[in-house]
Amino acid sequence: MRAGGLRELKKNQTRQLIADTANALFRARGFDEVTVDEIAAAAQVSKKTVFNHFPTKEDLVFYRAEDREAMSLAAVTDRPAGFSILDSFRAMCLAQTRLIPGMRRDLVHPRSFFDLVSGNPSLERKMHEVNERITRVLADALAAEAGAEPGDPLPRIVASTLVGAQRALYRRLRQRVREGGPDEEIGRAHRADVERVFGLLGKGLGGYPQA
Amino acid sequence: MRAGGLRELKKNQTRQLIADTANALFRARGFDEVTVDEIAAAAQVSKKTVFNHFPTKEDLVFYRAEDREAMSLAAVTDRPAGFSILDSFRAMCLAQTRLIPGMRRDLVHPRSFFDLVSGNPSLERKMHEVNERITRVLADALAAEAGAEPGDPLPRIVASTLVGAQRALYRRLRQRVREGGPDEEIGRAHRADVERVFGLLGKGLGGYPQA
DNA sequence: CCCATCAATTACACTTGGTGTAACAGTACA
DNA sequence: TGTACTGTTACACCAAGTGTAATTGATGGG
Repeated sequence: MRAGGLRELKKNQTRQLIADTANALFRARGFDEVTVDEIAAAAQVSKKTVFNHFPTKEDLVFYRAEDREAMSLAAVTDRPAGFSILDSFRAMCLAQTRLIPGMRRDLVHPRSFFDLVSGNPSLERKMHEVNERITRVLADALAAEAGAEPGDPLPRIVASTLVGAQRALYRRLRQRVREGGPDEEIGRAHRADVERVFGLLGKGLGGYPQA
Repeated sequence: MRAGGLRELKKNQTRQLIADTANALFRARGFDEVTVDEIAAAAQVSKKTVFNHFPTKEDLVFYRAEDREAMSLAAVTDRPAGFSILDSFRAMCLAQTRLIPGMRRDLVHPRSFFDLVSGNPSLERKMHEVNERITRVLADALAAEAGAEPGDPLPRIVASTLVGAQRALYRRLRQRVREGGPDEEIGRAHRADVERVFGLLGKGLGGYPQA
C-alpha cells in the first residue's frame, strides 16, 4: 500500500471517525455506559471494523499514548551534551507547566480525559499498562547507553523511578490546577516540587524521610 | 456470622476447593485454555459461586497476593530502630535468597506460577495491578511517617522506586536460578546485585549511567 | 423441638467484549 | 479491462461477568 494512496487515506479517515465518535460518546455518558455496538452504529461502521482498528475498547481512549512514550524516550536519547539523564527528566518535568492551560480547559468539560480514566478499573489498568511500556522502552534505552549486561536490574529500576517521578509530579500539578489559583503561583509551586523531588533523587534516598 | 460457625467453615472450604481446582487446571493446560464453566464443573459448583468468591477469573491465580503486600508494609512499619527505610528494603531484598529452593522447585513443574503469568496479557495486567496496590499502600505508610502534606508526590516516588527495585531484583534472582549453578554462587551474585542497586539508590541517581 | 431468619448457593436468562470466517466492494496496477 | 489486493461487512459464535428469584441449609430464639 502506497503512503499517499486513496486506500490508506480512507482507512485513516475511518479510524479517526471511530475514535472521535467513541470519545464523544464516552465524554457524554461515560465509558461503561457506551457499548461498542453503539459506537459502531453511531460511526456507521460494523462492530468488526471497530475491533479491526482498535484491539480493545480501552484502546479507543488511549490511542494517543504513543506521544508520551516518544517524549520520555527523547529525554534520554536526544539530550544535549553535558546533560545527565536525571537533568533531562527534570527539564521535562519543569516543562509540564506548559500543560496548565490544557488542564484548565479539561476542567470545564463535564468529563475530561482524566475523569474518564480515574474511577474506571479497566481504564486505570490500561493506563498502568501504558506506563509500564514506557518504562520498559526507557529501561532498554538506559541499558544500551550504560552498556549494561543483559539482565542487569539497574536500568529498569532507574527507569521506573524516573517515570514514577514524572507521573507523580504530573498528578500533583493537575491537583494544583484543580484547586485553583493563578498560573504564576501554580507554576512556582510546581517548580518547587520538581526541585525537591529531583534534589532527593540526585542525592539518594538513604535519609528519607528524615533528611 | 460467627467466626467459628459451620457456615463460615463451609464457605472457606468451598473457596479453597475452587481455587485449588482452578489452579490445577491452569497448571495443566494454561490460563486461557480453561473456562470458568469448566472450573465450576470440576469443582462441582455453579459458575455464579465461582464469581461470588473471586470477582474475576484472574483473581483465581492471585488470591495469595495479600502476603507480599503485608511483607512490604512490614519493612516500613516494623523496622528496628536506627534502620532507615532503605536499609530495611535492602535487608528484605538480601533475604530473597531464601526463596531459591522454592524457585528451583517451580522450575521442575511444567507450568510454574510465573510461567502461567508471564506471556499472558491479562495476568500480567493483574500482576501490575497488584504491584500498584502495594506501592500505594507503601506510599501511604511513608507519607504518614514523613508527616507529608496530602498530595506530596515524594512518598509515592520513593515507594515506587523501592517496590520497583524489589521486583527487579527478584526477577534477576529468578533468572539466575533458571540459568543454573550452585546456590552459594547464586546467593553471592544476588547479594552483589542488591548492594549495587541500593548503593546507587543511597547515593543518588545523578551520575547514572556514568558514575 | 420447631420456627423464623439469614447467608450461601443455584438455575437461568441476559449483556457485552471479542474472534473467526467467508463473502463483498472498492483500490491498485499491469 | 481484468486481476490481485485489502479493508469492510454480515453473521455465527465463545466466554466473562451480572441480576434475579428460588432453594438449601445453618443459626438462634422461644
